[in-house]
Amino acid sequence: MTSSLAEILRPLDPAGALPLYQQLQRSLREAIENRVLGPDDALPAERQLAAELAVSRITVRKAIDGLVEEGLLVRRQGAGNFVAARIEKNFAKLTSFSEDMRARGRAPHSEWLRRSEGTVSPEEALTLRLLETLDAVGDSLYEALERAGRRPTRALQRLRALLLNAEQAKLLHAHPGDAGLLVERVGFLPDGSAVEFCQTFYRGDTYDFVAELSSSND
Amino acid sequence: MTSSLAEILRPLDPAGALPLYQQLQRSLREAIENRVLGPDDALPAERQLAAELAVSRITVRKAIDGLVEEGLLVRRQGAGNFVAARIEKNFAKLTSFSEDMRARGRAPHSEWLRRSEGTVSPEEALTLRLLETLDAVGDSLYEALERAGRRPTRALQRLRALLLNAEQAKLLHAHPGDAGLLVERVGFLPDGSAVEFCQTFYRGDTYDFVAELSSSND
DNA sequence: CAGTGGTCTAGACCACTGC
DNA sequence: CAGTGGTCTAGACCACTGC
Repeated sequence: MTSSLAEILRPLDPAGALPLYQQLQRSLREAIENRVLGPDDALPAERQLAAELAVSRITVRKAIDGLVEEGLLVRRQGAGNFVAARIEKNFAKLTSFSEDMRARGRAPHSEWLRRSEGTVSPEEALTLRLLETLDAVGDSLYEALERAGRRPTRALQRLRALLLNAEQAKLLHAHPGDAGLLVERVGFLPDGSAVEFCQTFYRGDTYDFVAELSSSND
Repeated sequence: MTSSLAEILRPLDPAGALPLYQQLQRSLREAIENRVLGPDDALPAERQLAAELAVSRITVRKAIDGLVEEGLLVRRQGAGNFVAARIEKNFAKLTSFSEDMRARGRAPHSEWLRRSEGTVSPEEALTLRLLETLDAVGDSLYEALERAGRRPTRALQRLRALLLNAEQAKLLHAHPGDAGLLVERVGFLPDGSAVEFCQTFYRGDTYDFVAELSSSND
């Protein structure tokens, strides 16, 4: 081994505000996001990392557990822990509208109906860390978020049926009163902060939602 | 305390095929699903559960962690661990309609509109191994399938918006032309054979679908 | 205040990988 | 085979809840 990862990571503070495992989780996350650790790179062994950082192995494991949960690391028993390869390619479930359309062989485009910036409440300012400016958004919101390093990795989605009103019908080239779907989504960054709130209207006659379900949760 | 939960749970086997924490996780999951533990019920304290089951507290915590992840339990620091009160309809989880309604505190019932047995094609006969007789079905199809050991463990689900027609509106106490949802589902046994084909109509104004999406697919 | 979950340690043995 | 992650123990102290 040439250099020690533990020397690169920010030192852990046992008296800090955050628990040790969360401090370590953040340090490792930053190392991955800043490409100090590249895709498929192996982490030092858990026992070695624990010794160098002067914490217990369980604390190291808990930090790694969190990063596995976030999708940044993968465990391989007997072999080691590795930085997840091709993180962007893993967005099979959480895809942007543009990607979704292109996957169906359609050419998506977007029309700005209204674009505004506004002040947010202090609480929103704490949790929402959006783009520097809305001008950054071209045809794809997700591509703009990607460029800013702010692409959501987790989302909560809600879906309901409605009748299209006149404005919605016109935009979708349908008729008022036609069947429609509304999908609302809040997207989160790996650190849990919300970065996207999205309302999408679909024509009921052209859009199906398909899900593969499982009753085993392990 | 009157009776001990530990006496009700299936005993843990240190030499079993599954790790202790997974055995305990399954026992607790079954206790919740069988309503041995009801919504908002408190679990015994972690230390007490560990002592009664003769395992370490960390093993208990790991089992509870898994059930929190599944959404069946919630932790409240300083207070205890509790059975989750409200289970939202999750588009990515496989539940029966009756279970779904009961989880919302409603009393489901079913009305037979038409019940028929018919001959199936040889291909269908090969893949569909349904109940011996349709008379076995009372109020809940899934309970009948459960008794027959034929409960689906995997399903493919499709959802789309529509306008309720006169018959559907009447059955749902709605009006023709109201917004509705149609969910079509094919259920499979663990061996891959199809055992259920189901079309469910929902009123658009009373039913939301919620999904938690993730960018990591492991 | 007693009781609870949240974090953390220093061990131990097992199952698996890759040579 | 040595090295790795996976599981498990028996402690300890802290922060929080609810009275």
